[in-house]
Amino acid sequence: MALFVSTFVNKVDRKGRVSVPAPFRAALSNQMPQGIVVFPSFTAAAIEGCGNDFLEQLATSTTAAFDLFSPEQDDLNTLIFSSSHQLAWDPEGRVMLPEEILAHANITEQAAFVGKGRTFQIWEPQALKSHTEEARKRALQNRPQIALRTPEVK
Amino acid sequence: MALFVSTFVNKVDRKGRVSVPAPFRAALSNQMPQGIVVFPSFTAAAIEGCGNDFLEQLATSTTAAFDLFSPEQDDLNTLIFSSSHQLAWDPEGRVMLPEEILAHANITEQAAFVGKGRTFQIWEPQALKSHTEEARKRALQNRPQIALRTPEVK
DNA sequence: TGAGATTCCATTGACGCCCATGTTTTCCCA
DNA sequence: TGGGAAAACATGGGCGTCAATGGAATCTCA
Repeated sequence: MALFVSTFVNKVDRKGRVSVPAPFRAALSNQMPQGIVVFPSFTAAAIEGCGNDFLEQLATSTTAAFDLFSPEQDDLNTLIFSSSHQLAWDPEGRVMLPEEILAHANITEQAAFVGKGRTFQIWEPQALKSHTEEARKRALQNRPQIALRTPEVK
Repeated sequence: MALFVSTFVNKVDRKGRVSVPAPFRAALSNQMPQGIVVFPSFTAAAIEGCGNDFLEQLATSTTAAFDLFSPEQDDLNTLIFSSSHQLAWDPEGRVMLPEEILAHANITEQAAFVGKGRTFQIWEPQALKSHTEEARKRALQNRPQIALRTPEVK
């Protein structure tokens, strides 16, 4: 399954096009249709992104493991599907981010693609910087607890 | 699984390329894609290094669907994924260390690859020397405790 | 017939691949 | 056991390819 790693800052041109980083495209190369799925983050001024398979999985887990999910979780899944956009990239690997999505993340000139493992996010570079700084502080504060939860490499 | 042992100091050429020590490459020979994963250490002016399997495991261990809605819990994972780089080595076994990563470890001319068991680190040789010295002092100070925790040889 | 969207083409710069060289280690055989 | 051949590894540089980006041309729908 797709793995999104690293951070890439790409330019948004006058027409609103952005290149999806080549490694991200490669990670999704086996998917149909060719493209990405985006929806506004519920917790931050950012865009959540993933492959089609992630939505597939979300749909499956909602129905199959119904009991495991709280009603709130189910509501969130509904929100995700309704606010998602499937974006196909053009022959050069660029997508057009919808107006409302851009506005939600305050993106104008540049877009930072941030790998998060099975998913990724798209940020306005400056906003990402301050957000990362806070996350780093929190992580260092919680370091003892978090360290315990880091998967052991076998 | 991969095991990284010993220390190797290699040159960083004008293009920013460094040879990954042959024993380290051999330890990762069964992985796909062929290369290493690096990210800045959170506690030292050094680079953390590992194989792809480390990230795979990190991604798998966190149930993807839940992470989107619990910001505090996956701070560390997010930091790792976003600041990591997958570096494939060329036919000669060299990788290009990204600018930001080099800066974090103050590496310019030489890079010291330090085996740490399941992972490894990359240091600026002088910084490694002083760091090792301090580690030695601490270890001697804590010697009684450490001795007690050393597994018994049967 | 315009405005927006999609496809196509051109440019530039970075990165990956290839070949060459020097040095060290290993191996083989006299 | 010593010397020479061969392999493995680290290193340097040239060059082709591809990704990111900008803009023009074509298309489509109101």
